[in-house]
Amino acid sequence: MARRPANPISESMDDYLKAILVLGGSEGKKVTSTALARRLNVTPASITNMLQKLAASTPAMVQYERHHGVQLSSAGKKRALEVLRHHRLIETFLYEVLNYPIEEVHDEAERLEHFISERFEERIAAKLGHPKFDPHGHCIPALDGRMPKDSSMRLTDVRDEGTFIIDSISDIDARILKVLKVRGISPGVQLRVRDIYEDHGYAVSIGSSKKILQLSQADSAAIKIQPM
Amino acid sequence: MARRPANPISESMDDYLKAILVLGGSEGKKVTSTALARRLNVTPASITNMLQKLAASTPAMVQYERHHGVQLSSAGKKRALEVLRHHRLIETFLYEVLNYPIEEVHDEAERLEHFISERFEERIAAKLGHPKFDPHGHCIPALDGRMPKDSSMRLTDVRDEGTFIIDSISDIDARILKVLKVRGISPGVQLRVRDIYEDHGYAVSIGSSKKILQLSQADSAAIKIQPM
DNA sequence: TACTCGATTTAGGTATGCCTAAATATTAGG
DNA sequence: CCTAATATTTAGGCATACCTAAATCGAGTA
Ligand SMILES: [Mn+2]
Ligand SMILES: [Mn+2]
Ligand SMILES: [Mn+2]
Ligand SMILES: [Mn+2]
Repeated sequence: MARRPANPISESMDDYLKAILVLGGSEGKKVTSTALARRLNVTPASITNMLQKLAASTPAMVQYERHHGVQLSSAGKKRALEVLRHHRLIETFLYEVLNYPIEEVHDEAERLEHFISERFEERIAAKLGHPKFDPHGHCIPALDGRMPKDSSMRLTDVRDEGTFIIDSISDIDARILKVLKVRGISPGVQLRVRDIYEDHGYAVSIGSSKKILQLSQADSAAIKIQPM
Repeated sequence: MARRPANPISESMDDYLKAILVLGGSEGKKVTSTALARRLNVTPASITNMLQKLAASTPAMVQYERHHGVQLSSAGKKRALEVLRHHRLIETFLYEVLNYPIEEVHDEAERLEHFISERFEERIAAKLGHPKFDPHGHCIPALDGRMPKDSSMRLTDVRDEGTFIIDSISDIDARILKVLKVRGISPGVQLRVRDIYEDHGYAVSIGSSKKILQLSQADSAAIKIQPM
């Protein structure tokens, strides 16, 4: 499709950059081809191909040394944050303005993030009052690309009983998102860890409720928390 | 890009179908390759190529006989109306909800129409109260594809002085759209033809104003009217 | 009924982005 | 330090959608 060449950065390139940003964390750790391949659902060969292109573009979008992983360059990071901002603003918009069920916002945002204009971005941000967080609890990069550092931890790293605040829920798996929603597990809610089944999930309770909920390992892996 | 193959109808195919619908009018007249090439800004060779594909697909999207133009099949018409509905709903949404200036809605809609889900379509339609017309005065196809027959005429077909109601303004040229907006020319407004300069435009007045406005031929060609 | 010229199609090529299978490089275990 | 298993890259292909240049078609005129 040679017909939308205005911007030299393609939809695919954006998805790769975003994946590198998320997998590399805010510290910008090196990301392996295999990790990218798994996340983007393409073969490792395709990853190599795209990484070569991203490294060769002007300006370079990544630093890439074969067999040793990739990192975003500053141009790549800027672009990735821009797309991430689109994604999270759109999710917030779908949820707040169009009343989407929480588990449906991600897939729609994943597509639209590549096609909205700067004007669209600006207008929905204004309509939403320039929100800082999306409905999953993830923070939305500012226009200048700045983003407060994330101090949350994974529920699956918890080894002792205790009380926490739910920071965010992973938006990737709609099924899990819906299961957790039904059980009242969402960002900002208080979560008490009652029992730990090594690598097989947790028993928790929500808010001041005494009711014990069993979370599978997969469910638990989707949850990030803050100590109270 | 082999990665969004879920729907066998590509973005490009949609644009071709929509163009055939609009150029062929509601009567479904045959459309020439050249007309399509001009409208879609591609070479005639590319048109031939795509028409062959559209005719060969199952179900066939067009009836096409080489050297003799194309028409939409019923499947093609259904699809074209679906995309046109997306387009016009999005334009209305941008205008009404996101307060876009009228001359900016078209380009954004032209892109987004291909990427919104049925849920998005349904939600914005509901939010807008299931509108029948877009902000340019064009009617929005219903969910089932039905659309009232258009009884408007072109301003440029007017040969005698007289009074009309502005039916719609072409959304294709943002510059003209803005010029006309500034002069108060928009759908629903009363327009009086004061003078006719054969193929070089019109002198008109708006509403009950006495002020004479000079419209170039290009400006006039963008306006459709109804007799009062 | 031919001719001619504009319209249309065919042929051959480019760029993306993806895939599979066959190398090859890295790294961890012995 | 060597080797085997694993990770990664290279090579060769496919599909989409576009383009230019070279045929070819067909409608209107002589
Ligand atoms: Mn998301
Ligand atoms: Mn995406
Ligand atoms: Mn439009
Ligand atoms: Mn379009």
